[in-house]
Amino acid sequence: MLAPLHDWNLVPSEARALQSQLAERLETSDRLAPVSHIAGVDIGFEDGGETTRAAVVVLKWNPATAPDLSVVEQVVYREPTRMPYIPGLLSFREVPAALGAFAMLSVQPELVMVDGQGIAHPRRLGVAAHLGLWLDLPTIGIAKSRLCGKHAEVGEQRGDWVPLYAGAETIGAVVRSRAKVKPVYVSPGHRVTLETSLAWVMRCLGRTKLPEPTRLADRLASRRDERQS
DNA sequence: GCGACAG
DNA sequence: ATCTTGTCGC
Repeated sequence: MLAPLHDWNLVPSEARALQSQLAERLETSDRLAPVSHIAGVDIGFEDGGETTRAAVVVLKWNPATAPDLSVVEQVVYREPTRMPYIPGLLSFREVPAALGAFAMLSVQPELVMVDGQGIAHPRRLGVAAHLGLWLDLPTIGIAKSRLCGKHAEVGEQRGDWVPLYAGAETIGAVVRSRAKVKPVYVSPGHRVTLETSLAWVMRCLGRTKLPEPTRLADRLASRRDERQS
């Protein structure tokens, strides 16, 4: 791991101030190495919330078979839950565990998809953006619901999307990843543009609502998949 | 002051 | 997020 960016033990007011500072360090243009592996990250909870469980799944990117991607590695990391869920401060609850899981990987991905917002956040530092800074890797946020921003109705065809705005600023996109299903909220985290984020999400989309990396991580983080390997 | 509010 | 059964639909 690289040098620690900051302390995690902060009270809400300090955490919010830090988010604004860190958001200024996000790279908003593309800086990706050739993609051969994509990771999906998600966090779940056990013991009534006392234990935080981070799951990372690494998939081999194969344009010839996409969106069918093979799982190269998957890890689960557990640690005591640090703080409660507070809207806007999700990353302080989840990123530490995610870092623990990444430290267990033997295969390093060039791109990371996270369950949650990228810059589509009140201070432009959602969990995907925050994790990207710590890992110094390109990250994309794929959330199942909206945290902030406004948008028009999105079309009903799979692949339709509309911009997500915060005033005049475009902070993400609302994507109909699957017909007849609630749309997902895609926003860039670190080192990727919205256009590139959308392209990768679309490429990893099967017939399900979530792109493969996030879908598999979601399953591994949840206790639906008590399996570990 | 009154809502909204990722996971 | 998690607690939880059956049920509607491809």
